[in-house]
Amino acid sequence: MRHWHGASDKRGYHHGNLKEALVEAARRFIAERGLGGFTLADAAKLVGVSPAALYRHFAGREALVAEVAGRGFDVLAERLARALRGPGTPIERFTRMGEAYLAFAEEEPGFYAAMFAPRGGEAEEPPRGPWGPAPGKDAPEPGGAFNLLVNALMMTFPDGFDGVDPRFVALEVWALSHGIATLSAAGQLPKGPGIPDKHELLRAGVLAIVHGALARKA
Amino acid sequence: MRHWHGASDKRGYHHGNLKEALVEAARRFIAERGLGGFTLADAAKLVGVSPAALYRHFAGREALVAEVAGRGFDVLAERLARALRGPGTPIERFTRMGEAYLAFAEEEPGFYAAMFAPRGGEAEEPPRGPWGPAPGKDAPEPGGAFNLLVNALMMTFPDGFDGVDPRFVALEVWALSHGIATLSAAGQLPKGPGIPDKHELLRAGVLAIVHGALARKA
DNA sequence: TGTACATCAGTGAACGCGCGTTCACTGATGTAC
DNA sequence: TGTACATCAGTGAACGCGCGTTCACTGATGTAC
Repeated sequence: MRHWHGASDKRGYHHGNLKEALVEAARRFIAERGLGGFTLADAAKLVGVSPAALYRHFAGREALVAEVAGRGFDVLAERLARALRGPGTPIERFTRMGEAYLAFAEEEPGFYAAMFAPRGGEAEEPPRGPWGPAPGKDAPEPGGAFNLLVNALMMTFPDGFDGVDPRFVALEVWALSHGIATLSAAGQLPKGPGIPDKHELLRAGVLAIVHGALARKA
Repeated sequence: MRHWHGASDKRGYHHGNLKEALVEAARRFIAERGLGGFTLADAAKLVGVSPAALYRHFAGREALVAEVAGRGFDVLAERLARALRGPGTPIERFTRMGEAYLAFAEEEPGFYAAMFAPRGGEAEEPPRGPWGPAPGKDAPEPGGAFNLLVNALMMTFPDGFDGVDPRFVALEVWALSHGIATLSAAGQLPKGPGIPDKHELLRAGVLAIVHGALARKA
């Protein structure tokens, strides 16, 4: 009989859900203090466990952060999929997807920081990304967030983009979304009355990109 | 008589150029190891100075990083200005400005990381940014990189953007540039034959944004 | 149903390390007289 | 021109701390018989 209880049930010698609890704690600390300010000791203390217990589930700090990033990509893909599945015209749903992206970056800074942390310097193995496990390869994962975006674009504009590869358009849209989200997170997006907020910025930008791609025939 | 010698002249008890040398060392280490991997001890050792000497010129680690970021904004503004000043039609010069931005982000990852580091979490005083010293206020600095971009847009498209505020267009362009640069730095831009590189991505995106803003009348 | 046992998740103490920062000091520099 | 002095940039040793990781261990769990 499988022993199972929720994440908040910490009674007893065995935690039972430690891996999940540690990922969750790491996400919260990264959100609060940034990726550099996150420590294993804090995560272990929050969960109510000895620091050494972590090593039953992760090879080390880097592995835990990588796990957080992986979960982040899963959650992002799910949220984008949900936004896309809802009611409305294709363009309404597509717009809502953009909102969902910005909302994810804002509400889940822990995930977002782990997912898009700059690579340390020397070339390590390529990180997991929105494109699936092997970035740059021919066919990205079907469930990946990037493919969701490509599919949404094709659904929203069934006539295509006048010969422009939808993946190219999707990449533009993604880069703009990421740029807006990170500038906002860095506190470097001007705010104030009369100044458009990030959602307006994204909506107008995406429209322009799509429009621009459509107008290529000129 | 003013005592002065170059940065590489470390002979003698007094360094003479220590502040500049420390900023330079910090920039290099941040570029190599990331913002989190940069330590004061390393910077001091590289410069050939006791770790305590640093405190004659900076309040601490944070102040040094802030200085690096500030220098970065200056250098960026200067490079953009140079790209804009060169020969060619306005649109050629504007395009070259985009290239210069991506080149800066790629060649100066130390500056770039310091400049756009995500805010730790709790709201501190607003960081210096491309908009000048007081982001969100009415009139950004004349020399700021953002204003350079706005001016370049107005120069390139003297007829305006059909009522759209040039600053709005500039913000879109900046966000896209930043998104492409950071995705590229994170190793999350797909690469390979047949896949457009970041310069092509930026050029097409900027064209689309400008075109989209122009086509607003529709 | 009861007991012995293998498994392995978690303990807790300890480690070596390197960090940012401090402190009283030293000695080179430029200036006042 | 020479000397005494104030200034202050840099020394070097030390600090307390908290980090990631290790190790031999312990005890709860589920299973074999």
